[in-house]
Amino acid sequence: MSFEKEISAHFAKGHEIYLRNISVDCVIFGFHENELKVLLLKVKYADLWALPGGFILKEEHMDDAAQRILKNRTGLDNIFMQQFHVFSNPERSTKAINKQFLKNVGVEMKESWMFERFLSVGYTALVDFSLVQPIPDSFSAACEWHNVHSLPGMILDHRDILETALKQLQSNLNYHPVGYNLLPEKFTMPELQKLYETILNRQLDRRNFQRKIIGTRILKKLNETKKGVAHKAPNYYKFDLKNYRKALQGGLGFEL
Amino acid sequence: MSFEKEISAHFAKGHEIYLRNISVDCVIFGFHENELKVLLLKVKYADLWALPGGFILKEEHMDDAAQRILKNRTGLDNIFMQQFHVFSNPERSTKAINKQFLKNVGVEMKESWMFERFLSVGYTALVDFSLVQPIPDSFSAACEWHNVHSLPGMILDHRDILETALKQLQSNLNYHPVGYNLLPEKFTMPELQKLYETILNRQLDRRNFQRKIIGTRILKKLNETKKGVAHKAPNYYKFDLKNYRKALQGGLGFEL
DNA sequence: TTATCATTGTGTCTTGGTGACACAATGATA
DNA sequence: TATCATTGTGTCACCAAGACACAATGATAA
Repeated sequence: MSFEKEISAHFAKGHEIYLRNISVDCVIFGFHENELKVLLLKVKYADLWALPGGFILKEEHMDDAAQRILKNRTGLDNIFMQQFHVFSNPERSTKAINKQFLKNVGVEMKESWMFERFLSVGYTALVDFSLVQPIPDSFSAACEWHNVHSLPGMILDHRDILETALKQLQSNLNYHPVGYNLLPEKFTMPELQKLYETILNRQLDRRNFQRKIIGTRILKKLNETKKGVAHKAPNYYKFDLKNYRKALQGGLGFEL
Repeated sequence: MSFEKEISAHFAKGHEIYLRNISVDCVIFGFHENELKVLLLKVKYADLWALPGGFILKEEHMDDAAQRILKNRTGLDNIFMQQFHVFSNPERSTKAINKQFLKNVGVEMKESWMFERFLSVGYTALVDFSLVQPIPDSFSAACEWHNVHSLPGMILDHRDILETALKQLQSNLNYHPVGYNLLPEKFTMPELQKLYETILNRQLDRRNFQRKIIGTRILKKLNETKKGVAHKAPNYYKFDLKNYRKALQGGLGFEL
């Protein structure tokens, strides 16, 4: 199907397969070069970026819709995702945006379910940066990682959605396996610390961090040190998943 | 308008004023006689209870919809409410329930927006029990408080919604003014402690509780003791709202 | 009037977790 | 072989929280 036909069909007939007035937007976090990243789509015909989003099939669980969207943009399967907020401001109006988009594509249409008001449910996902193959959808010209602290212009309230996701990531830090999801299988103590520092947005004492983390018993020390680094080579660790999950029940105890 | 006409109009024309496929359900907590209560509606023609719920007007903020529902069931205005989860299981199907309900009312209808699938957004509210005037809606035969630990049979997944609300109430205890919302203006230390014990579902040491609470500076000691009680009369307190809000920023520090 | 008693109000002691900081070990680089 | 930034481990002081003792209160009963 050509690009225009696909868009046209979506605007004309989408309401036959999707629920109305509801969309899902995903805030997909990754960690790379000591920076927290988020996956964004560049909207066609505009210099604006958007969160990966989509709609809920008529008989689909909303969580499955989020998983489907994640898979389509990253190729990743079976990732823990979590809804965190519904954005329902009537002024967020996708109406103007969608009408403009359709005009840019060159399709004429007077009525469409896409011109109606949408509530959007925000989901977060934490993924291993190195495993992601960013894939744009048919509304987008590009799919790229952006540093969460230097974001481009974004459509609608997507900036808001992202900030809210960031806050809940911080406040849930002690109860979610952010390390397990955002780091590769084996990693060093400084890498883990950098991750926590980035999310908490403050410095941690290296020695106290190590003591605290070791005390939780969530790590297994591997018999292997990082190669090819200047100065003392740090040890590799991996997560002890059983203890990790147990520890998260009671919270890890990091304060903002 | 007669009861049947009202129902009939709602099923036939509701989609002209409300968003489709989305409903709002409210878990309204109160505290009375040392018990945590929740406000429920008895469904007409059935021995089942439901959370107060409703729909979102086409140009209405979802938060305003929740406030409107709360006001209609309790008479209360300007209460802090919070969305906590979207329930989206396709099997939660309001379809069967609504068809049956309409049949019971004695109205014939083949198609209705009310037969479609609904996602439901859960909201919590904490209210002063003594100020509430329970008012049933037109679908309901009664509106009453129930102890959260001895609930009657409930429709759909409303039991689930309530349990989820209870969990989030517990986990947000340190960051929300539950005391201010659930207690009358002036109250004694044992009353406040009972509230916390009820929500946390465990005993607290009386002396440590007092020390901790006093330490937060969220209370103002009044020059007045409770009258007509056996034994030593406890002092009355009220909240120092300014300090309360400040203290909640950093969390109160109660553990489950 | 006075003793009783359950409950409230206040203080002390101990312990465990955390922040601040010292020092030794490592291993590539000069 | 010396240098040096970084990692790994240990110590100390402090504070918050739990456990518990005891005095104060004021209605009730003797």
